[in-house]
Amino acid sequence: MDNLLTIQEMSRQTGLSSHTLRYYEKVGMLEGVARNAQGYRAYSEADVSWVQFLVVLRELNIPIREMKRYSDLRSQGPSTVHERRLMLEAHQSRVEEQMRKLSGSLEKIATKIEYYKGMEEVPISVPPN
Amino acid sequence: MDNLLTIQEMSRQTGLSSHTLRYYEKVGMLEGVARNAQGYRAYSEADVSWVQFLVVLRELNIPIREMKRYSDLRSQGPSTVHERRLMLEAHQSRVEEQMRKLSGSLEKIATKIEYYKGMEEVPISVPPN
DNA sequence: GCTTGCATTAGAGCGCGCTCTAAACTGTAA
DNA sequence: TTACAGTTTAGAGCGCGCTCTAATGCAAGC
Repeated sequence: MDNLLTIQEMSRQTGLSSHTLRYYEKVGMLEGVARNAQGYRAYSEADVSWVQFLVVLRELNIPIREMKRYSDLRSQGPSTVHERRLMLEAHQSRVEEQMRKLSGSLEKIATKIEYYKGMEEVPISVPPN
Repeated sequence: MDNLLTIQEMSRQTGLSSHTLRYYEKVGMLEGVARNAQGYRAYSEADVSWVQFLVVLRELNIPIREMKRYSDLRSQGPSTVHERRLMLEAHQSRVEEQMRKLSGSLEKIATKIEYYKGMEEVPISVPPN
């Protein structure tokens, strides 16, 4: 029921280093982590899923201060659910926009690659750059 | 035929600040920029399109040292076209992989948003985090 | 002659997200 | 008993990509 994890086990579960786990706690994104008799951190299953969610936010390039803001709202309980949803939707839009930009840039690169392929076949030509 | 640009005009054409333009030159990604009688930079049309290409690379989150490497190959002439193409293809793959990851993370966020919507309608529930 | 505006340089500074260090402590094994 | 492995903390350090500063110069307009 309460199989608690050491920081190393937590590191394995989340892919974050123990340094980073302590750092996330220090900046306030990870509150109420239990301690064992020796003062070592003892992470719960709830801690695991919360940190895994933080990792998703990080994968979306959401800045730490935004993750911290989200954490603070979460700590304030269910009354902040609406605001949390708005935050997630805002980030969703930003990432979608970012992906559109990436697609556009990828197309330009693809064009260049095709151009280079032509140059490799017929080595005399006028380069675009 | 040779309407050269001041650094400010170049800044407008590329979206990079004049500080950044000088920085790109300093790290070696922008060679052979002409100077006018007063020692001011005078950018050619070729410089413009090259920097615009660098901006595309930057939009793809390609590190400066890689852009520098690409610039060096370009300076060595057409014999490096094949290697340049391989670099671009490698970055292409990386960005595609990155976009797949973003898509996956976006889906998780979308799921969470739907969950929150349900919570906002019926305020008594068990939160996942 | 003086101010204004735009440019030059070398080099310092900054915000981000970690990442690492040093010193101290505890429990376990040899 | 002593070494080892794992943890703790505060705080320093780092790589990245700029971004800014200070001192200087030059050309044009008043």
